[in-house]
Amino acid sequence: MRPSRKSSNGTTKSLPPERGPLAAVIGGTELQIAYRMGYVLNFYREPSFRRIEMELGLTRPEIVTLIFLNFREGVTASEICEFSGHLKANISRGIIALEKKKLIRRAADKTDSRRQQLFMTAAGRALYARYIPALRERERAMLACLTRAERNEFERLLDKLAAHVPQWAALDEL
Amino acid sequence: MRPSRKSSNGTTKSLPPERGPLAAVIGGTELQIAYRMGYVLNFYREPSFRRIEMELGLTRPEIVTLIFLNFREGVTASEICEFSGHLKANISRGIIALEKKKLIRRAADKTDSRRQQLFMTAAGRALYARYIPALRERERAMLACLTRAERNEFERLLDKLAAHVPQWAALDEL
DNA sequence: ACCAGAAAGTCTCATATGAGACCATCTCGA
DNA sequence: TCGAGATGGTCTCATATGAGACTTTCTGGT
Repeated sequence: MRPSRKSSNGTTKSLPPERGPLAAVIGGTELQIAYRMGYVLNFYREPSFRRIEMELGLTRPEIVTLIFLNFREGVTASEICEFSGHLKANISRGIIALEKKKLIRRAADKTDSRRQQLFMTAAGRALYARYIPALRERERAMLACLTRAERNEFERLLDKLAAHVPQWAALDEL
Repeated sequence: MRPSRKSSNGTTKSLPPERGPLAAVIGGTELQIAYRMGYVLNFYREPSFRRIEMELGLTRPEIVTLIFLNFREGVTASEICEFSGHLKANISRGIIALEKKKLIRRAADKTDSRRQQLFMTAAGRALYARYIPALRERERAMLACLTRAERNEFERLLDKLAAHVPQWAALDEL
């Protein structure tokens, strides 16, 4: 499933008495922090992305490609891969599809003809503008329970974690 | 791609001068916090999970099912859905596959014959024991850059976020 | 200047996944 | 007690994805 609007907690009489509420399951796993990050993020991301997929007919790689392009025009497929966590085959497919739909435009990089820089078209920008507000709003809702100070601290810690990713991501092979 | 061991930063002379390092891209997106959570989590989770998928021949739903069962035996498919963020069709398939492999065992719930409680077999526990250490280790590596106090604070904030998920997850339909 | 190896991007193939229909069982109100 | 609707779980079908081969272009060492 995904964010189900129905939780099976509460009155379910068939459960053993020691079965607890949400809190007992959230983080019940060994991987306390990782699990919680996934839990929260799933509820944030999945519904929004699925919605975009269905309503606008975009795949996930296409969605994130537009997000990256909005941030910085001229990026290449590999850069999007690098920071989005999608496989290059999928980003490649997404880019091809986006170009076919006239949402982006490709230009060969003059100094390296293997690369192609990507640019949004007006249509691409317009489509982006249609789905980004919901994502923004949902992020806001997700963070609404934090105080201003907590939010800042959370962001600071995430920054720190993100900055250190390269130090352990290389443990890939281990 | 996924955590690529190669980053295209640094000496790439072909890039415009204002193109920055990692930090300039991470969080460059509008969705500052959500993006960073996804970024960090991807690098944590994807490589490990892919590894498990390939080496042990498990699908993601199967992996998380074992994780949940290790936490609490007797849970049902819906409960795993509820907290894992996987669709019930996939968890169902995973459970069927796990049973076929003798890694779990199913028992009809006596008070509600629609439900089936799930239990690990010895083989299931053994398999779980083979992959969980890497996940634990990787979580540790991910958090290694935080001080003890920061780590605690991060966990506290995540708890708070997780606890409040139900309050905004219902915004699904909006 | 050349060659071995890396990198960018595309393609193919098998598989995992999402959406939603479907069946059986349960719950709750009339 | 009955029937409508909810819920647990399975299934089917189309599609998105992961793995990895492949082509072309670039790089760095000799």
